Amino acid sequence: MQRNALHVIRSFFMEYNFRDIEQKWQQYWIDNATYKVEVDNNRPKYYVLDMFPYPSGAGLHVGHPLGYIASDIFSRYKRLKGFNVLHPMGYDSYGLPAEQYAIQTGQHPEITTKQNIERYREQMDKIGFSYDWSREVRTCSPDYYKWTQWAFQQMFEHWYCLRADAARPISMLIDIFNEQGNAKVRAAQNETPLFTAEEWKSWDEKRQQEILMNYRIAYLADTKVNFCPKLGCVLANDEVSEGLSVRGGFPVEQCVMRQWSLRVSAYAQRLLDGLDRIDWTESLKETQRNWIGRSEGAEVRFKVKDSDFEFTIFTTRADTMFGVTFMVLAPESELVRCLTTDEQKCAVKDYLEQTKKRTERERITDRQVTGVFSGSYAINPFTGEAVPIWISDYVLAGYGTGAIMAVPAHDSRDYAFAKHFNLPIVPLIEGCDVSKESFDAKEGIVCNSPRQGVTPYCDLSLNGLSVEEAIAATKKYVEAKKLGRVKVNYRLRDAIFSRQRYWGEPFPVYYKDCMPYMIPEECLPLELPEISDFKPTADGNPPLGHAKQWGWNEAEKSLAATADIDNKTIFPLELCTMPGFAGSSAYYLRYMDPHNDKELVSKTANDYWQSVDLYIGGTEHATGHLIYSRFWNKFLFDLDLIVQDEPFQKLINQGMIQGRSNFVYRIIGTNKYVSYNLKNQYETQPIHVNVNIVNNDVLDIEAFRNWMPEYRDAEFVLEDGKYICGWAIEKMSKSMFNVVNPDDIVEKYGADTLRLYEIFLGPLEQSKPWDTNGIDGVHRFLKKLWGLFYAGGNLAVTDAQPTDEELKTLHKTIKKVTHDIESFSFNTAVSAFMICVNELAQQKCAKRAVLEPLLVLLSPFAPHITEELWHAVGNTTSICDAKFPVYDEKFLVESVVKYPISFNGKVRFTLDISATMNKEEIEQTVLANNQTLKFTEGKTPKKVIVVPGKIVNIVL
RNA sequence: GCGGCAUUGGCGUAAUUGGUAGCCGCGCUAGACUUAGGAUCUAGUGACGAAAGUCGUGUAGGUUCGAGUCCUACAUGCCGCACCA
Repeated sequence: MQRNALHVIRSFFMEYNFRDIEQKWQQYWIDNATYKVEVDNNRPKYYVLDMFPYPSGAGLHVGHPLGYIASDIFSRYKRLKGFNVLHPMGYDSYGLPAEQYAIQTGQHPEITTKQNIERYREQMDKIGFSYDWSREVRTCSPDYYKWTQWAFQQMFEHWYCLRADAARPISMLIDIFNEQGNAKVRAAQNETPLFTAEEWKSWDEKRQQEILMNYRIAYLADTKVNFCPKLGCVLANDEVSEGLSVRGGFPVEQCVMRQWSLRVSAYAQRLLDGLDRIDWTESLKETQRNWIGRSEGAEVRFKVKDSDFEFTIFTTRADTMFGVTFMVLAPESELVRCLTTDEQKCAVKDYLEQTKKRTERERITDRQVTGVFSGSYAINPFTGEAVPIWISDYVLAGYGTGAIMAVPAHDSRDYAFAKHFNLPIVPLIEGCDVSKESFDAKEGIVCNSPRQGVTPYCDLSLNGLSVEEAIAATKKYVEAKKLGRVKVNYRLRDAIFSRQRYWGEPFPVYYKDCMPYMIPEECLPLELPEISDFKPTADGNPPLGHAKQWGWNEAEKSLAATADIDNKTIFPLELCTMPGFAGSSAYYLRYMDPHNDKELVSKTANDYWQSVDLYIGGTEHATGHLIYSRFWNKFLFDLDLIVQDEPFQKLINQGMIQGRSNFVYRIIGTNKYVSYNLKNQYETQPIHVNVNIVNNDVLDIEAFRNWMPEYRDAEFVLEDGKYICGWAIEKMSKSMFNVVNPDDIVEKYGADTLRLYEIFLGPLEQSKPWDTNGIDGVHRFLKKLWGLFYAGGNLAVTDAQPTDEELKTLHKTIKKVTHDIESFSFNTAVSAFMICVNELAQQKCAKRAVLEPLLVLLSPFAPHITEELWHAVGNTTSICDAKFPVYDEKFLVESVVKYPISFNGKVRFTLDISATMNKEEIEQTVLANNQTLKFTEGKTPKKVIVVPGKIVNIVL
């Protein structure tokens, strides 16, 4: 009772009451539209973007907001520096989890998605972000996905011209075909036979459409895909890892299906080159380079012995032409059919069936050497020798030409194969030993090329050259003699764009005579229809097969009943939907102009905002989203729709926040629990305990008993009257009972404390564990700051002139914090604030001239408390519109420097020396000093090193 | 296997970029105020040592007047790619 009364009186006398303060200013910011931004040509722009979240059912845990807090600090900082800051947020709200949930519960994904978004919003709002919510986008909303569909149609209507190195309209391609056929067209394309203008003109609509399909950037083709039966769905390469789906971890099979794909591979070189012009971490760029997988090499044609047939292989080791002892085809290669002889037909058939049964996962994990001889031989164009052509699954159909020349001496995979099937091995590097393993390194001097004593078959000798020289010489020879060509290969494949799923963007496509046609642009968006059953249809079609209104009336340009599809006036619509990455590929452009119903983004808005200056998000999108959106952006750039060809200038990956789990130790077979330091005296088993009922590793025993029924009668073996828990750093997850909810932290300590603590934990980019135990430190800091303003319950700020000491404290903080924000070292900035407030408290400084700039400096980090104090000292406009203070060097200069004096590198004492002294004066002062004489012991120093302002080292 | 990053007190981390290692915070110890303390304040807190001092930034070398920082090798951990010819 007494305590309550005291509390009331105290808060009346202005204690730091974060709950009231934070609520009050959050409302003020809404009421005053503080965070609304518009194009303003009088101010420089700055665009700060967070990777928008997929709103999952679990809500945010304390790890999620880290990146948002960092971007918010930087946004607020830039605004105080005079920039017009675009800082939007939205939701990546199409995707698998909501649909899986729908299948399990019958709950429509739209409903769960809406609920999850509301929950996310509620949680984010409590943290005090400076988002302009009027610009919110949701990928599942029709006025947004209209532009996803529109972009897809543009990709359908364009092809990739290798001469222009850019996307060009299909209409242009048709003109070329009409005039000269396709012989001179250089395009990123699927395999297409040559044809003349006459042939082209003679073909009917369908045949022409089929040809054009080979050139389109969004194209429909039979593709070898990753199919996940458990998800009932095809997945892109980045959605599969080691033969398992990234989401769910279900097995993935390879099969051929007719699918939409995006010709991302056409952009491979530009995606690679672009990396050199953007400010991303080296590791992320490296990941992208790996994923793009550029390799320079040569394609060489091999004739088949006793046949007119020939085929092409790709190699990066052209220097090893003279060591080829066999050839290998991928089992899926078309060549297998052509090159298998009658005698080998059965054996080959058996082998193909056997490999087909093996899943990709088996092929990866269990690398046994398998293969079969095709019966044919190939003629090495450099030696004239005939070498056997084998078939093996260690060669991939999708890379290069699906066929290789095997050089067992210098390739470990070929080596394993040769050993297994007892094929010859010819070493080509002087002095290399290939009796036990192959010599794969690209170094050494080439020999045996050609072998001594053998009559040369061609006029090329590589003997005596280095590997590097030999590769170059061979490439030159291949080109000159027209044996093949120099070729660059990329690992990056086209992105499969169809998903046999409901909860995604519908394709704005209908089918006439089995060929796809785009529904007219003015009819977009094609809205996702309602369905009641989210599973595939009985005949194996995607869930959209259940839709009642899923036909297209071509003449009336309108939706029609599925039942009325007659393939004359009413045609079937595409049943697949787009994948998750579709909606996230251009959302950063839409934020620039989110309500425009005429264009994805207006020229005016795009000219002003350009591209994202700072992008913050997790590293898990390194090969998916960050490749696709760069591709998407470059495509739109080719069409002259946007002005920048790289979407994200600077990118920072925030580190993962791990969980800190707590354990209790149960004596095996009992309901008795032993405190941490006594556990070794018993046979115990560690059990995860909810971290929210543990404080500083001390278990709240009552809460533990109430946590779960099985612990109601738990007994304890205590130490010093307490139960101490063990701990471990693990992923933050429900099952480990280590999830900490930001709402709880905000409730207990306030949003400003949460914000400060999240970034105080350590460097932004580093993974680090969340440990609520440390949070008191930053909370205390805010209370101390509050205490500078209020003494004895009254506002104590004066207009007195600050002392030099106080100004020094302020200005060194301004200097450090400014530098730290610019270099995204927020944790050290918080530390600088703490030092500053500690010093000001020591100095009993309550002077406006010091405290006001400090508030502005701190406001990006702790916007609520600073806004409150800002108004308390008499300001009437938001602190968001203040000016960021600039430090003045004159307050920082020292008249005396404390020099560490070291002998042979070991510091022995310090000496105060005037800052104006030069090297010689310092040296003399130090050498004359009594303490120095003690350490020199009468010896004459060999050398004295004086670094002005830093250190003195005396070498004896 | 290839590539990238990291390794500092009991814990999270800091170090002006080659110049006094351990700032700031947690935790811990002692004390003050208090009926009380999971409040507040004060002092201490890398290891060994009574002290002087010695040792100390994953390990072993090297460069330097001087190395947590640069170089070489190794170990451990994390991440990416991986039968890509």
